[in-house]
Amino acid sequence: MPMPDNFLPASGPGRPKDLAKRKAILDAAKKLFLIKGYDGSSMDAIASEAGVSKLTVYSHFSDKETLFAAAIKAQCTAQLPEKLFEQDQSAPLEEVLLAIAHSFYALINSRESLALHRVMMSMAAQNSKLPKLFYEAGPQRLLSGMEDLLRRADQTGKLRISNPRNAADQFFCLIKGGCNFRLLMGLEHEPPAEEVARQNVEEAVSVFLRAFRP
Amino acid sequence: MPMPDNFLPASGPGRPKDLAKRKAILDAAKKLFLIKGYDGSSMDAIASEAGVSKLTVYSHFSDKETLFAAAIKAQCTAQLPEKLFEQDQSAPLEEVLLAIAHSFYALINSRESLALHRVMMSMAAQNSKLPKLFYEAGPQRLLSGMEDLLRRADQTGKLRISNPRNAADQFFCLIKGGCNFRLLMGLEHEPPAEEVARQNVEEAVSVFLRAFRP
DNA sequence: GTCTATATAGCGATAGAC
DNA sequence: GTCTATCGCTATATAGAC
Repeated sequence: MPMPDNFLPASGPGRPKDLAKRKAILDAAKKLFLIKGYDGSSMDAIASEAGVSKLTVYSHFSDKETLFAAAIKAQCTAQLPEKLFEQDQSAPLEEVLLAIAHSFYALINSRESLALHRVMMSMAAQNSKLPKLFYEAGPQRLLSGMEDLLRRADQTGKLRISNPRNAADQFFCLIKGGCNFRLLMGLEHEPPAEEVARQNVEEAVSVFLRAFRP
Repeated sequence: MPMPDNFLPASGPGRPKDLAKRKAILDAAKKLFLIKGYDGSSMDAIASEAGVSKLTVYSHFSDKETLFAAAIKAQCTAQLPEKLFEQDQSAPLEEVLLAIAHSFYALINSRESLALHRVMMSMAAQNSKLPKLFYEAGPQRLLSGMEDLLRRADQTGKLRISNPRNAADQFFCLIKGGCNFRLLMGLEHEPPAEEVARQNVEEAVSVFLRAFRP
């Protein structure tokens, strides 16, 4: 019982093409929205960048806002570091904090993260729904993870921390440093070199430990 | 020898009207650009908000970019705190740092500052000329002022600071905290209440002092 | 010098051919 | 399911009346 009708529809409409184009559209949208912003990216430009027609874009995403939300969501999940708080148990505390700090520093100072933060902030002035989702999916999770880690460190006597939530906040702020702010402002065009990154992270962790060690 | 021609030109063209309208246009531009962003603010809306016609706007500012630059510059100078590092000599160090921290905290978490930072960051993705000017006129000055203060504190033995520039950076980052980030992201719609502001600032200064006191 | 009215261009979103 | 061509709208910037 053969089914010749479903074998390789040579050029006609089918599902496989669909997914490939959808991915191309999403990639183009991510790229343009992050670089040029929401208003600066036209549907024509996105379609052109994706190599499809504008109506193909509209067949996959009902309107510009929907496409923007999908692109941002895809970018967020692509950036999300799932396993940042996993090497906790055995290693000494300073090494754990340094490892987390290095990962966090590299993450937030990457081109993609800087662009994402800029777009989210510019959007927050008018509609903070997406920025809220972004914050809860990203920064807030890191904050909670660090809070738990610091609470355990306090309970085991490795640190003396009365307010773990605020301490976690202060930890990440110290790692961010003025460097991240200058990058967001476009003062430098490339993420910091390996050497200066290492020094910034080590100094920040050192400050944190001096403030919270018993 | 009277000069009747120059006495109160009743309704005709003259300079006084000029300046009042120019100020109205600049105020309207500042307001709209900060709230709705560059692309979100039309020349029509600015003219309407200022109570003048669009061509009057163009007679004062050659194009939209020029008006934007002028509005941002006016807003920057309006926000600049000139006397943040003046009460240094006599008071004890902790009080000086607390006073500076409170001023800085109130400044960066104000509606105007948040809006200005958002606009500057969104602009930095494409053209970082204005953000650079803003950074050098604002944040960089504060950083240098704090650097000097910390260097003096180190020389007089009140603090032990090997790298005053980085320490100044860390001081401001601690004061900023995650609170400023959440406000920029639109997670909260009002600047922090007096009580939580006071607690955040005091905790941050405390962390800084524990890390850098001899 | 200021206003009403308009030229020109680019945007988001859609209709109809294949 | 995809494309070319187009509608309707709004933006920046300008021309002509007063």
